[in-house]
This record gives sequence, C-alpha cells and structure tokens, in this order.
Amino acid sequence: MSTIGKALSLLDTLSRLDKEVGLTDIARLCALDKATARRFLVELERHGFVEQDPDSRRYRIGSAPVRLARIREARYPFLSIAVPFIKALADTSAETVHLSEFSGGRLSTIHVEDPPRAHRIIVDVGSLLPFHATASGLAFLAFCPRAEIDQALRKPLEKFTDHTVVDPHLIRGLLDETAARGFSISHQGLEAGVISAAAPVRAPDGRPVGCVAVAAPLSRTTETAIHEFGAQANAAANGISEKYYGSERLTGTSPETRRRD
Amino acid sequence: MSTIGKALSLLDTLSRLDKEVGLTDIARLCALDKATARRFLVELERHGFVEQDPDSRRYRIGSAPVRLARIREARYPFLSIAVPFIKALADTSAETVHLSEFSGGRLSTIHVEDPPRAHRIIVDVGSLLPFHATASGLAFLAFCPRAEIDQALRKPLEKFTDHTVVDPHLIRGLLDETAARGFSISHQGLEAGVISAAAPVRAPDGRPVGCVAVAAPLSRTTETAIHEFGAQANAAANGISEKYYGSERLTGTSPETRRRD
DNA sequence: AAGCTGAGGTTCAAATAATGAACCATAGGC
DNA sequence: GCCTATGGTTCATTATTTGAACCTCAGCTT
Repeated sequence: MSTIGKALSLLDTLSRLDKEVGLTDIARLCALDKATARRFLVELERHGFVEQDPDSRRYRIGSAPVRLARIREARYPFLSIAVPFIKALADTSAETVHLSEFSGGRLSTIHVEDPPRAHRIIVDVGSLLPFHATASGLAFLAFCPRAEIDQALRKPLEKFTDHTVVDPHLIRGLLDETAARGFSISHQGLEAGVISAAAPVRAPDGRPVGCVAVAAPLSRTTETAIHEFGAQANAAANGISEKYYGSERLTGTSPETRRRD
Repeated sequence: MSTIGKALSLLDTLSRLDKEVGLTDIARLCALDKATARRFLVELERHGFVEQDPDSRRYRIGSAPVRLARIREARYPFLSIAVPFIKALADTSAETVHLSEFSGGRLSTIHVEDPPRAHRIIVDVGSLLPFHATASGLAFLAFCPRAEIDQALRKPLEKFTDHTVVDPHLIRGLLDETAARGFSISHQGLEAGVISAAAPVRAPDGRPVGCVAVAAPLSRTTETAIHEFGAQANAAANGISEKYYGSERLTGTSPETRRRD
C-alpha cells in the first residue's frame, strides 16, 4: 500500500474513534510502527489534518478538512440541494428519512429528518451503513458494477439481528429485486423492529453516489406502506440527482448499460 | 518533502482553484510529474479526498473532507461556539465582524457576520489573510513564538495598497503594540479605505488558533472607535476561547511566558 | 482520410524516501 | 529510588516513489 494510502487510513482510523488517543494507541490501531505513525502524524499536522493537544499530547482530527469541506460544499452543495427533498419525504411519509453518501469505500449517513411524532426511528448523522444489512446499502450495491458487488459480498458479513441476511446468494436475489423495482427493502436487517426502504441517488453515468431511505417501526408498517415509501424514496432520489447534476449531459454509457456491467 | 506532504499539498492546490482542472494542469501547478500527480490523485480518490468527473475527467475535492469535518465539528464545534460571539459583536459594533482560523500555515476566514446597514465591508468566507497586511494576521503573529514571527517576516511581503507596511522592522513595531494592548489595527493594509482591528483566539497554552476582526469603512471610523472595536474583539476572542476550551487546565507554560519565547 | 496535436493514462529501471528495531527522555506509581 | 509506560528519535536497511519515454484516444487541420 502506498504511503499516502496508509496516512489517509490513519486519518480514517482517527476519525472513527470516539475519543482522542495517544501515539502508541494510534500505531497499534493502524498496525504501524510507532516511528512511522509519528512521522505520519507530524506530516498530517503540518497540513492541519490532525492536531495534537499540547497538554495531553493526544491527537485529534484537525481543521484542514473543515476548510476543504467548506470549499467542496460551496462549489458542490450536495446536502443543501438534497435536504429539501428529504424534508418533504419526511413530511409525506411521517417517518424518519435519512440520506447517505458513499465515501472512501463506505456509505455514511449525512442527513436525517425526523417526522413530527414521538414514536419514530432514530438514526444518527455520521453512522455507517453496512452494505448487506441496510436498505441503503442494498440500494447502493444493486446499482453498482458487478465487480463491486462481488467484492462487497466476498468480505465476512456480520449478522446484526436474527433477520440479517448474510448468505451472498440470497443477497444477490435481494439486489436483483431492488434493481428491478428501483428501491430496496430491509426487513430488520440492522436492528430488530425496524423496516426500511431505500433508493440510490445516481450520478449521470448511472453510478450511485448515495441513498435516500425511509425507516419505520415494523409494528405499524404494512407491506403496502413500505412499498409506497420505497417508491417515494426513489422519486426523491431521482429529484435530487436531477437537481444536483442539472443539465450535465449523460455520458456514452447509459444508466441502463452501466448497471452491473 | 515527504510523499504525504506532497499529496496533501496537491489537495491544497486543488482546493485553491476556482474551477475543476485536468491531470496536466494539476501536475504543472503542483510542480509534479504527470505520472506522480496521477498516482496521488488515484490514491486520494480511493479515500474520497478527490473525485474525478467521469465525463470531463477533471478532478475536484471529494467528499471525505466533508465527513471528517462533520466529525471534527461534532466533537469540537469551534464555529458553533464562536458564531454567537461574532454575531453579538456585529450587532454592538454595527460593522462587519469576521472570524479566522489558522490551518496548514495559513489564516483563513471561517465566518462572517454582516451588520444591518448597506454601507459595510464585504469579507468572503474562505478568503486567506496575509499575516503582514491584515489586522487578523498581525494579531495572530503578535502572540506567536519569536521563531515563527521571524519565519513569517523572512518571506517576501506583498504591498497590497500604498499603506501596506512591508518593512519587517516596522511590522515588528506593530506586533509589539498589538501584544501590549491585546489587539491589532490594520490601517488600509489589504484594501484602501478599510480599517480593521483584530484580537487572537488563543488555546490554553497561549498559542493563537484564529482571530476575531472588525472591519469598517475608514471614512466613518474614528481613532476612538477603532480602539473600542479592538477592545471588543479582544473580549469576544477571550469569550470564545474560554467557552471552547472550557475547564481545560492551563499547561505549565503560562500564556504570558509562551508569547514570543 | 491521413496526419497532427495535446489530452489522459501507463511502464519499469533508477533514485529516493520510508521503515522499524533499538534507543533516549520523561512522568507517574509504588 | 526503582520500575514501567508513554512520547519521541536515530540511522542502516529496505521498499516505495519517481519520471522519461511510452501508449491511446479524441478532436482538429489539411
């Protein structure tokens, strides 16, 4: 692996910890030598990607990503374009609607809209969505090239609940269904008692960039209702994509041919 | 320079461009070989720090920094803590108040509050503040260790207006004044007709992390008024620092001894 | 249509930078 | 005063990075 990759993985590891850590821990967590970890941290610090607490000597994410994020969002405000769609869907569905974005090989939650009712599903911004066990993950995978599906299903698949589907063959079946109808359904895949439906937001080349998902308590959600949520998520996702990518002309490869090529 | 440093500089360069650029341009701007630039871009893309438009093949900042920024801000919400202070100062001063943060060797604007009047100074979020020619830059430098002041003043200093002070000796004089009274004043240093006063937000160890600045049209600003703004900026900066760093105990080295050591 | 131009992208021997075992320094606990 | 654990550093060894030259393709010129 390249040095750059290792340094960025360190940054990623650091970002996933819920507390500041010292040099020794970082080295251990990243499977790096202490000297190497230190050199990376110094270099990352020089550029503002990490900072070291001058007192405790522990490290945390620095302010450079904040600056980059501002620039990216200013030039490419995905979230601000998507949020109104998510809000609208939360209103009409009266359930929790969340938006995820694919980044660095993972699908992470970037926005959540709660419906105005007490009994609802709680989703945290920033939470990561396993591909095999969430509606968003399935919706995302279903529209990925075959090679990436294979890669995702080769990894060990965690069984989060009694209902989590972990058999790669069965998952492929779910992906086919998803691709056919335009949205996925996860029946208690990540957490018991929760059902959700999701549809991918796709770039003009057909590649998914994230997902819109509706999550509801299983107890009050009928088969008809979850399919309706799925269709609405699909409409929202398409709306976001259209507004975000605007008049960008489609590439030679059409969305249809791109899927699972 | 380390490979990591070069890759992060590439990212920095990419972030400073106001349009998406192709491989050849990036290589030229970063003084890198085309093959090297490409390897960096591929590696950065793998981790979501850049993305390539699949159609135009140009590169832009990716979404990974957005994720990191969210995490940092969630754990360490500098801006959300500082904004109320900036807003309050914009109200009482009735002038533009902006907040900057030091990152990657530069001071960049991270928030601006406009006062409710038509004739006012416009400052853009994201703009970089030269150390020698802005109130923020001077306020920041004045509380830095001597070695860093020397380093900053060794570089060639651009003369932005007829009033920009570029003589290192004179600048040191301004820094001494600033350190003594707790805030800096820039008299048309960056732009003619603008006067501003700034004070540093300092970490518990005394190190400045950013600045609060008030910028006003020279035409309506008296000597007394700008000193008043400076004092208010200082109060705001101290308020932010206190709220941000909270109960963090000071290190052995006190703020006083740390200055220009 | 043939030939050019300049873009993105790739290869592989040579050059350079990364690596990590062993080291030092310091702080806290006993 | 010793022990241990932490952060931090050194330098000979080793693996990665480097870049000139190359390929490929799309658009333009003649």
